[in-house]
Amino acid sequence: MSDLRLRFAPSPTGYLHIGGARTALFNYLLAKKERGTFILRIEDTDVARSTQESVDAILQAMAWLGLSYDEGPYYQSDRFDLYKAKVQELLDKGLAYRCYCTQEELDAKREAALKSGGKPKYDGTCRERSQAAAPNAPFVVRFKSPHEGETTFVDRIKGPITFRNEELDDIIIQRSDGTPTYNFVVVVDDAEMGINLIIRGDDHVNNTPRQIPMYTALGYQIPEFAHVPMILGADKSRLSKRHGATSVMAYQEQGYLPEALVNYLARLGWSHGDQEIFSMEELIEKFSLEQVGRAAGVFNPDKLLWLNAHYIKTGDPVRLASLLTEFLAKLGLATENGPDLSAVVKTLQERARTLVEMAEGAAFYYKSEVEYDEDAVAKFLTADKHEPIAALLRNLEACDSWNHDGIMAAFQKVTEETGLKLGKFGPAVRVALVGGTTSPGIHEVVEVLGRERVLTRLRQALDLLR
RNA sequence: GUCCCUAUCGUCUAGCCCGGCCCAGGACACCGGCCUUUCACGCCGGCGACGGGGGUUCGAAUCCCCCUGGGGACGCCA
Repeated sequence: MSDLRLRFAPSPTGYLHIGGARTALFNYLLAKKERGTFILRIEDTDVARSTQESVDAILQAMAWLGLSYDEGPYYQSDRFDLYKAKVQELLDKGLAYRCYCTQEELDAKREAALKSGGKPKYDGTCRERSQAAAPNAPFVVRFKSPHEGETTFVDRIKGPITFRNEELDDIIIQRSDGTPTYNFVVVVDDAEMGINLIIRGDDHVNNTPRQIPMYTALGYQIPEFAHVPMILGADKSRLSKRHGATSVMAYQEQGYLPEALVNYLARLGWSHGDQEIFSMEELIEKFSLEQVGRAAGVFNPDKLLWLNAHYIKTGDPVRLASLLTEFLAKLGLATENGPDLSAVVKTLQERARTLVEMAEGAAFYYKSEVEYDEDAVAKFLTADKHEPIAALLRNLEACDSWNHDGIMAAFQKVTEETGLKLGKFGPAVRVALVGGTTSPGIHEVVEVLGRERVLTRLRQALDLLR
């Protein structure tokens, strides 16, 4: 166990999205690799927007991805007493002050600043004010940011980053309703929880120079920072719903495997030479901040799909079968009275890219009635196929070893008896058994579909041809 | 607008720190071929990039500067 302490700190105002998942993954991987501690903290100081549903959704998504944490989840809403005390401490030290400016005044100042071409920061009106305008006037508490000199930190991904302190304004650390704000509680909690490396999204780079003085003001040690680049949509704007699914669990519903998403997310912005395929174990072994890229990356659904196809192709059929059941159920199909599902999976692994596609491909095995595709029937299940199908039926009825060799022999016999090669009558058999023109190999279909169902469907096809 | 970050194929990236092995390698996608009873898988091949301009150097994708492009932040959200 090393003393490395990392955290993922989502805000429960929605589901876990792709970007958050990657941040969580990087934290998880480094914690595992360095045998440190991975902490989950729920940042729910915005009581109005935080919901239990979101918390549950985030927890569920992390569990699905396999991102387990060593401590937590801690809830900031449970820690308001601590924050209150810390605000008071700053007030007592003269490092924070009450601000009585109203929302309207602030809006006006912001607008004016923006109009005059400057940064819309707070002008410090109340910084030197000694007392309230009115005895019971509502106030917020602001932190006295340094206004001179510069603040520099060495980002573990981006290198040294320097801000001039005159860019900073006095940010609000406690709202007029008494609740604390993000930039303050994140410092208190990261320090109190002993976090020594903060891996978070790029969008927080600008918050870092505002947070560093607070660590100092509260007598905390400043942690290290590593800001991972954003994930963009195809149009290079920040990834959002209009780019398609951004929720981790939406991918589960679309038939993606968690290892595919994990692999994809890891490779988006991180690399290990030319290697593309990584198991979670391998990621833990090989991950390092040094190999994380510095530029934002575009989310590429095609590559995710390719990875998913890879993991379906190489996955354990029994496991895939158990995952597939749910997707078959969505199609209204039950597997109890049909062929063995893992045998079915084996016939589909190379031709399905998602579990949704696999379920669709497996449907014909489980439908009680063959659903004939009209065009396929018209084209392939023609009267001249009566003879070879009848021959196949006879040979399969007589087949006493229902396995690959036995079935091959039955087909071979049809060719001998009718002089027709497989290419001539195979498509007709496929339509008879499947209903359409695409399916796994015809011999496999016969074997896996099973004797009774095959014979029944062949007889039904013969009836159709009469 | 101001500040911060960033820049290799359409996309993800290797190479950049420690200049020559790079007329730039891999992957996805795309195109062509092979395999094949279907659909796929697989295999082989192709297309395709160092944003621009200045330096430094015998030599720059690699070092420096400027420009441009892209992203982010600027909230009593996180």
